[in-house]
This record gives sequence, structure tokens and C-alpha cells, in this order.
Amino acid sequence: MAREAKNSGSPRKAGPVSRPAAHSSEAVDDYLKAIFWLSGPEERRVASNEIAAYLRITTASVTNMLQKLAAARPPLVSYQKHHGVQLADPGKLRAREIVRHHRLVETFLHDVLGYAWDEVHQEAERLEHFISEKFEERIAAKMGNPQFDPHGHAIPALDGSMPQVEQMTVHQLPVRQRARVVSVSDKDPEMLRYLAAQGIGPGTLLTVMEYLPFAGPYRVRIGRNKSEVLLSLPLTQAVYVAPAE
Amino acid sequence: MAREAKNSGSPRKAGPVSRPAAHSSEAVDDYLKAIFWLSGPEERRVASNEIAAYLRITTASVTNMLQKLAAARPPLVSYQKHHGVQLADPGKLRAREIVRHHRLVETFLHDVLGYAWDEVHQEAERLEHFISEKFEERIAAKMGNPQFDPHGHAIPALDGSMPQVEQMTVHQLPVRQRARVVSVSDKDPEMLRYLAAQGIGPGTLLTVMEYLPFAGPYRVRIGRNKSEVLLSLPLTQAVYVAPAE
DNA sequence: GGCAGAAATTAGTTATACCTAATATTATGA
DNA sequence: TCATAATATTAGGTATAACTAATTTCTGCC
Repeated sequence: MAREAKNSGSPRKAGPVSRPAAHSSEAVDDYLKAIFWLSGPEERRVASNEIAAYLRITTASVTNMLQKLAAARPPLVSYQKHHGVQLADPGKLRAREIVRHHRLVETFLHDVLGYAWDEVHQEAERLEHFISEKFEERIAAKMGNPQFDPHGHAIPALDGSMPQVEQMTVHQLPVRQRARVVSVSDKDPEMLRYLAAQGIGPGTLLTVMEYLPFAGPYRVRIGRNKSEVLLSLPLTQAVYVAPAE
Repeated sequence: MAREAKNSGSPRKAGPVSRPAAHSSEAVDDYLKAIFWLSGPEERRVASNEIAAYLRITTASVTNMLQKLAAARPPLVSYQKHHGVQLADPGKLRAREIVRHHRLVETFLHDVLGYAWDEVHQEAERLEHFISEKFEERIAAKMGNPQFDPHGHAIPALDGSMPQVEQMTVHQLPVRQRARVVSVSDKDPEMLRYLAAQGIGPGTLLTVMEYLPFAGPYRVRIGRNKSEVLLSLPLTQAVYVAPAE
């Protein structure tokens, strides 16, 4: 009975046999990243709810995955039924690694390959999962180990440490307080194009001249000259500043 | 009965709902590439057998996938039960696109990021599936649209056309016929390191001085000087040459 | 303290892409 | 030409990671 004698050799892909056991899947990465962002600097517990909304999947899928992440050895999250999750140390490390990948790739695309700053996020979102440590190290070296990405976000160090830059949203800024833009959200390309057209980016000096009524637009002066522009609320929520001078 | 009212919005991932319908999967890419290589320049039909061995999976998996590739709309392969497959035009185009990605990325890793030539294949094998057309275009532009990768393989043009370089293996070369190395196989890093140590790469001049008995090593002169080295059969099969002078 | 609604979990389904085992087809050589 | 070996296909199973639907748990308010 000749039966597939040739195929007894070791298969190389995701079968029950011979997994490299090395890296987490893209899906796992995305969950860890989501929990990382949602738990914020205080590292509070995150509800399945929030993760589902963030990743645009159902809560059932989230519950399912959280159980796997918690059952992993070592556990990537600390999970309690009906009471959300928190990243365990291995999960936190991996999350920071991906953030480092993402921001290094964004910076590389922008500085070395000449991408516009509204184009880098989408490409980095895909590539962050697939670049090797060597690739990461080489692009970082090529750029002189940058500390910040094109949107002004800090790039975590190899050990996972991230400099905590103090910053606030524009609407938290006192009127007539001169401030410097620290970072802008990279999620919405259209907004990034608009901000670029307004001359707003990390380092830009701005001053809120007046909060206009009904929580709508703000009157803002850009730089040191007299000209002023109107920024609407969603825009100002995407721009983070620190008081200057 | 409150039941997941929030989750009725469009999910974004690989569910039964709302696929972007755009790109083939990594697995599909790998099959197309395998068929592309195995069918050779003559584009002969390829047996499930060969694909299975090439991808190191079982023939059952291959049959399964070939049926999907043939059932795709438009069909990516022309498949006849028990009589192998051939790439249809859409499949051929995609295969060439991936080869272009692979070789551009290899060249980029080598020329821009300073990877050694034995390190580029593994990284390119992963990244080739995930880079965008923009990324491809930018790295190609940055390198001045190179025609060949670090191993001497031609990089397909955007339209899929590949210059057919005439080449032969070392053991097809007449004794004492001076020849120039055109390309070397990129699959085996150890061999690439060995070849580099011997000073053999695309452009290297070499002359087979003698075929030693029992199909073992060959005596080969490298360059124009008098020194000679012994190359074993597996090595010479990985080096492709064209007569020179 | 109990009940309605929100949130989370479980159960069962789908699709992809692999697997093994059994069966069927094709090719080869005595 | 026909038996056997080589190849290929089918059938049924696994794991991942999404889904829907049904059920359970928790929370806030009266």
C-alpha cells in the first residue's frame, strides 16, 4: 500500500506539527496593542467592550481571544471573567515592541523613502508585524536612532522604556498661553493633510486666542505672526501641546 | 432582550462579511510563485507532486488549493484533474509581481540597509507579501530602478516582463572556456557565505580547468590569476555562468 | 434588595489552510 | 496487457480567528 511515503518529512507551516513557537500572530499583536493603548499610562483594566469597539470586532471574539492570551504560557494578560484585562509583563513587552516597530517604520517611510506624513500609518500598520529584529535595528541605525516619529510620538527604546512627555490637548490650554505642538494623532490621513496645510506639526508654536461658543471652532494663532485660523473641536482633540516660553 | 446591538456595524477583518476582495493571501501567493518557478521558461504543466515537495506540504493540501485557484474568478491557474496545472494570465502576473517585490526588497536590504547577501532572502520572503505598490515604487526609485538583485537575478519590470539572460550551470561549461558568473542561487545562506569567501559572485570571471572523476569536485580558476580552487557539485549547480571574451 | 439593561460569556458556525487516511487514477515494466 | 507502483483525489479532522445567537453575570437605580 503505497501511501504518501514522501510526505512524512517535517512540514514547515502552521500545522499541529513543528510550530516555530517564536512569534505571536498578527491577531495576538493587535489585541496586545489595543489593550496597551486603551489601558493608558495608568495601566488600568480594559473591558472586552472597549477592545471590541477599538478593533471593530464583536465582544464574543474578544472574550475568546482574551481567554487564549491568559492561557498562554507565559500568560500575556491577566484576565478575570467579567472584569476586563490588564497586560502581563510579557504582553506589555511585546506591545511596546510593536509600537517601536510601528513608529520606527513610520519614521523610516517618511525620512528615508519620502512618504508624506499622512501616508505612513497605513503601511506601518501592516509592516510592524513582519519586520525582523535585524530590520528594525538597521533602519534605526540608518536614521541615527531617532527618538520621535514624524507625528511627534516617542519611539520606545529596545528595553521597552518610553519617555513620558507631558502634553495636553489644545482645549485644555489656557487662552493666550503660548504653546508648542508636541504630537498629532496619526490615525486620520485627511486630518493630517489638513493640519499640514495649516502649517501645524510637531514643534509648531501656537496660541489659542479665543474659545468660540457652543464647543465648536477655536480661534488660534499659529507661530509668532498676527494671522489666526479657526480649528474645529475634532481637530484640536488630535493635537497635543505643551506650554512654551 | 439586549443583544450586542453595538456590534451590528461592519467588521473589518477576515470574516464572511465585507472582504476587501483586493489581494491574494500569503498562501495563494506562495502557490503561484511555486508554480511559476517549477513550470520554468517553457511554462510546462506542473504536477501536484512537485508543488508539494517545493512547498514542503502534502499533495492533498496542494490538490485542495489548486481547485480553489482554478475556481477563482478570474481563474488563476488552468487545472486538469490528474494532469497538473499551468498559470493562467492573472496568476502569472501576480507571480511576477511577487518576484519583483522579492528581488527589489533583497536589493534594498543589501544596498541600502547593508544586509549581507546571505541574509536578504529570508527577510524578503516574508516582506514580499506585505509591501504596497507605493513602497515598491519608492525603494525602486531610491535605488535608481535596478535591473538585477544582489544574486544577479533579473528584476521583473512593472509590466511583468523579465529580460531572459542566457546562462548555464558551471558543469555545462566546456573546460578552459573563460566565463562570467551571471547569478547564484539565493536559497542557501551557508552556500552564499562560502561563495563569498571564495570570491565568487555575479560578474566574477572563472574558468573550469578540469572535471575531476566520479562527479565530485571541479578544479576551477577564479579571475585571471593562476590560483585555482575546488568546487563540489552542489556548489557548481547553484552558480550560473555565461561564456566571456 | 431586586429588577432592568448593559456587558460578558458560552455555544455553535464559517472560512482558510493545513493535516492524515482511504480511495481512485495514471503510468510503467515484466 | 495487466499488476503494481507512483500520483492524485476525496473525505474527514485540527487550529485559528472571525461570526451570530442564546445565556449568564454584573451594575445602577428605584
